[in-house]
Amino acid sequence: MARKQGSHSEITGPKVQAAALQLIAQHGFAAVTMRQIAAQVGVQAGALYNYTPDKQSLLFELMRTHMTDLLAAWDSADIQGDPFTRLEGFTRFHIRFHLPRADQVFVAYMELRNLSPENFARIEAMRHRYEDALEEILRAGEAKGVFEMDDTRVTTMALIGMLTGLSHWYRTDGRLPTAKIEAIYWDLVRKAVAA
Amino acid sequence: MARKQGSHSEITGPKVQAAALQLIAQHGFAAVTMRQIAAQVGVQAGALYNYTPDKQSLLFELMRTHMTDLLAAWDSADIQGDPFTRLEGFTRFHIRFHLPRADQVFVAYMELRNLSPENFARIEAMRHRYEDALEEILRAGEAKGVFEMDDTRVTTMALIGMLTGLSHWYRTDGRLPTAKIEAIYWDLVRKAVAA
DNA sequence: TTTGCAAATGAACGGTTGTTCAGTTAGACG
DNA sequence: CGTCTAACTGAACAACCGTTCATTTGCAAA
Repeated sequence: MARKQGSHSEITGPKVQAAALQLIAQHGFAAVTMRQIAAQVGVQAGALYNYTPDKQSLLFELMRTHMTDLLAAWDSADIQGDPFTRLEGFTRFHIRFHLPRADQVFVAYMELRNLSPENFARIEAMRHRYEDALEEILRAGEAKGVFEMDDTRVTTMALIGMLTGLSHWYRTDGRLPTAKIEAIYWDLVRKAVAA
Repeated sequence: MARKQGSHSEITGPKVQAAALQLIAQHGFAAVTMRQIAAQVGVQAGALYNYTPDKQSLLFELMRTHMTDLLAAWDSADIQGDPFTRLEGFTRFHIRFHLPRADQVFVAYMELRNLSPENFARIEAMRHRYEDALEEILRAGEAKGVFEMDDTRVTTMALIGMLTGLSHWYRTDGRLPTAKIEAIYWDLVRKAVAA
């Protein structure tokens, strides 16, 4: 048997990505086998190699896609205005983008050590660009006197850590809707850097 | 060859834990082999089974030890006083305890999914006790009117996330000493929940 | 209807995994 | 000095790993 009815490259390809993402988020990259991914797609293990040169590239593509999506979404969000408004924009954007992508966040932050050095560097560079977007807002606010903090870079990392940590415990079926979470976190961020 | 000079159970045992901790933090639980751990200890793979019934138990013991140490250290820190003072105490305690334990933090937060369900529940319960310590301080401060926040539980998780995220990027050989980091983070925490 | 080829099979590859265990060794004890 | 035993070796086990590839399949174009 081969090529079942209606089965095409444009269908199986995304299925492979989706299956890999879900399984890696659940069990970790090293713990997931190519045969598990294939089974979830409904295909034999060998067929996966029509869509990825190897397992490592599969992981890298997941992370690269996530970071590319993040940077593209941030760019097209086009947050403008005074630093205070932009900080609120960043905070709400971050939460809105990350909360519905729990699996991607998990993989992107937990599996960095399973990347080859050059792939690691490429992902890290993209993450850095995102961090710099926040840092720039904070510096602009400091310059205008609307924000006040001890160390801008450390504060950047602290705020990103707080926002990203949210993805690790928040459940979409939980007590609080996204909008409420947004409000709570924006309140914390706003006060933390207030002049 | 067997039982080299001065080699005893009380020496090899901790060596196994230390090697497992370091390797798992670096590569992840599933990616580390028993033979790698054994090599780092300076022993054959079979000898590890004098110190752990299996690989899974080795991971669990690392996490259990970390959480037990954390709770014991918190209890004996005996932070007292008004809520404001206790919040500062918690913040500084958390940073002081976690910063020198980067490997433990990494493993304890990243490898939860590699635990069996019952082992996961035991670790989660201990983590919950620690979170509750912070939540209690925040509630006490709210009752006295010195703290003000939208949702106490979410704020608890947000602050813990911010503090824990620190361990993921801070390097002891970096630009800032622990004391300075403590001051920066305490500043952020204090302002974030200020009335 | 025939042909061409993308897509998938399924078996096979060498290597590695966690774990077991009979046998070896070295230090402690009488 | 001989005996005992905790500690360790080294080889073996079946199972499973990522990856390859000759072969088969079924859709699309001619």
